[in-house]
Amino acid sequence: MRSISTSRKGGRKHQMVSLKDISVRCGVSVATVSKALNGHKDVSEATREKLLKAAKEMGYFPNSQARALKTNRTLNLGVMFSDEAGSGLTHEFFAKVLNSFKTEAEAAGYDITFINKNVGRQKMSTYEHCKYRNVDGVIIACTDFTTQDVFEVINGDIPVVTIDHIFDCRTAIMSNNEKGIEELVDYVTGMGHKKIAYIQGNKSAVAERRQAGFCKACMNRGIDINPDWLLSGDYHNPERTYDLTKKLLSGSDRPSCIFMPDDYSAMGGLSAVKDMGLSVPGDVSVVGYDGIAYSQLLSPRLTTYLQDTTAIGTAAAKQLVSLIENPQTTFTEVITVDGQLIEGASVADLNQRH
Amino acid sequence: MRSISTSRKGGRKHQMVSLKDISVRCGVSVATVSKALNGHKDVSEATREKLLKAAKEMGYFPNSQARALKTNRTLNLGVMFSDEAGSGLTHEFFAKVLNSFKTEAEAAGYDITFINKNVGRQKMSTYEHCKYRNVDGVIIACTDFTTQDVFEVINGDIPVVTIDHIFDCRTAIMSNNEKGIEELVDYVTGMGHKKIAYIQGNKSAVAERRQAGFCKACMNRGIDINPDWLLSGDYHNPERTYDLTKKLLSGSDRPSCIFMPDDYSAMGGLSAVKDMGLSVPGDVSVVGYDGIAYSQLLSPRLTTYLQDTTAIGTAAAKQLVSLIENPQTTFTEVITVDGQLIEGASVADLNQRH
DNA sequence: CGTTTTATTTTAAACGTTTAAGTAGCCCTG
DNA sequence: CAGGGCTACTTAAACGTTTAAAATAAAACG
Repeated sequence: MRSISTSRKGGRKHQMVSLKDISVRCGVSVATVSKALNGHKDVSEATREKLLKAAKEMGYFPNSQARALKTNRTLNLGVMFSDEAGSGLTHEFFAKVLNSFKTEAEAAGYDITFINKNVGRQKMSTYEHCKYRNVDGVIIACTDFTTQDVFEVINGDIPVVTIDHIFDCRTAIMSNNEKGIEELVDYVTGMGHKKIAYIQGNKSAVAERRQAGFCKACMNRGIDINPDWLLSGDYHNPERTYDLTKKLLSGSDRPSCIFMPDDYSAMGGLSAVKDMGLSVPGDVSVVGYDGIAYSQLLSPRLTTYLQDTTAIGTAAAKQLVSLIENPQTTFTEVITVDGQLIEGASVADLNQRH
Repeated sequence: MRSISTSRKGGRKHQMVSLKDISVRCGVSVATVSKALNGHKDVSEATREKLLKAAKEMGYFPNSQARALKTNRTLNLGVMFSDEAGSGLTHEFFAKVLNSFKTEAEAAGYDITFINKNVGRQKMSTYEHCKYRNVDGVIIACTDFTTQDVFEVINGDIPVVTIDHIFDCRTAIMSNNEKGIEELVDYVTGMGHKKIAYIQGNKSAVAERRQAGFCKACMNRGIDINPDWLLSGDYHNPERTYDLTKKLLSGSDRPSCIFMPDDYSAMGGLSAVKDMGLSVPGDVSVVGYDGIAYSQLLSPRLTTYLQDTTAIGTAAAKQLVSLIENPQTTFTEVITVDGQLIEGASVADLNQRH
């Protein structure tokens, strides 16, 4: 453990007013001030008012470090982003979830800190970092839940909520991926499509659930799944999706509709269609997933499934805070959040064709 | 100040191993352990090794709160997002800047905390919050720099770096907006355009600089600016831009090229062009600003100006850390970061027309 | 008016660090 | 051999809180 530079004590930092300052000015003990400010009952109304007034006048604010040291609570939540593609905050789904998580957490009085793996230039695991910073809880939102780092946190003793992945004994918030895909399949088959291709995202719990939903819905609708049209691609990767789309469309037998891994990737798919001299939805229909803002600014507007990121983030924060503040809260809750199909104009109605 | 619930001391939290534990096990004083682990010179190699080994075996990690309490340094940086449109993290430019800021800050050993306005359910200003959390520095990145909250921080005694806005006596990282617009104007006029319209973004320092660049470049190129074609719109607002674009195109005299406030808004503009039965770039050319990922997935690919978000975020972090660690660092530095024109296919070459 | 109860305040210890100052022990050196 | 200068430690105080326990004052009771 190398030294951190602590030579200049305080340095430019202004001296904050402390409980002691107030106690001196008002002629009471520090303990009384603390209790008055924290609303304990064993302090008279008169002194409480005097102290509150003084605190306000002197611009007092508690020192979070000292408080945390004593109480072992920091009012801080850690955010763990595995960020494998380096997209991190740029990923609209995560950014939106995080945004509403943040809003809800703030309303409950918590701050958000990103948990990284080196602090003060020394390496530590994510879990160690959480311990170091003493976060009261952690939210895990990432694409790859199979890393050592994730396991450590999951097996640790800090309250945890995961997004879109279920661990035994941990609370999870799940976007309803099966239902989303099923609704899309229902919609598309309702429009008369039978030749449906599906480009999956990266291998992950989410991808599995979506595929399961896809197969189930096709089954129910009596649609045969052509194994050649079930491709494994990447999330958030327009280039890859571009290639796969071209591949799908270059065969002699063409699907009439393609499910893209997500809206962002779909843009690659759309380019591929166009580059092959075909049109959407005239020659081939396309559906996305996510319901990101851009998808509705395209022409044709993309038919997609809007994930309720606000509800997901909010639920995550609520659950996490609840785990922290009422330790008896059950650990294993799984909360499913439904989304909503957005009917764009990227799926042709084959029923009207003849 | 209402009470925070501190009833259960520690609660589920695991007890961390402390310097005391190590000192007991190794039969030395706490001070020696501290100094050994912090690399002070007045401890023998033998004991240092013994202590380091013990620390590792026992899974010791320093307690950041205790350390901060003593040293007045938290290794924590505050992020201030004014977030007026509520877009927050969803804003690609900010998300990208923040992402690289985060990466660089982490490399320097700092964590990132979002500064909000209520902690433990009590309201406080952003500045008060910074004091409460004792952040070592703050980065301000927002659209509106004229709020009370911003002023308070700027006038405070915490190291600050601002993004895209200059205050006296504070370090600022500026995306080179004049140059960006000038290059775009040069490019567009080079393609033979003389009838150029400009939809501005929200009133702000950035908008002013861009407009200045626009006017200057037009002047230099001998282009007359038609006041009717200088509209004030909003950043990040496709709907507004849609309306303004329609307005521009419905006059008898049409511009041959339109500068959009930003790429995201541009998508609204593109829709407007299309909805009027016109084509890009056949009937009217369009340029954006920002160089977001989506802009290059459109067809035609958008001609735009890529802001170097990585360099901006990195520079911000570097400067902030430098301000913190070397107090003698000059306060008033302004760092300008150039971007790069991206030639898409949304601007017609009028020179070839005849 | 002594005694118990209740309301209010203070004392003191603790949380886990850092660090100035003090204390040995030891080796030099004039 | 007194004194100075190292080296390798230890002591003790401090950072700003919280809180159990003790102390005091005030009130109530029989």
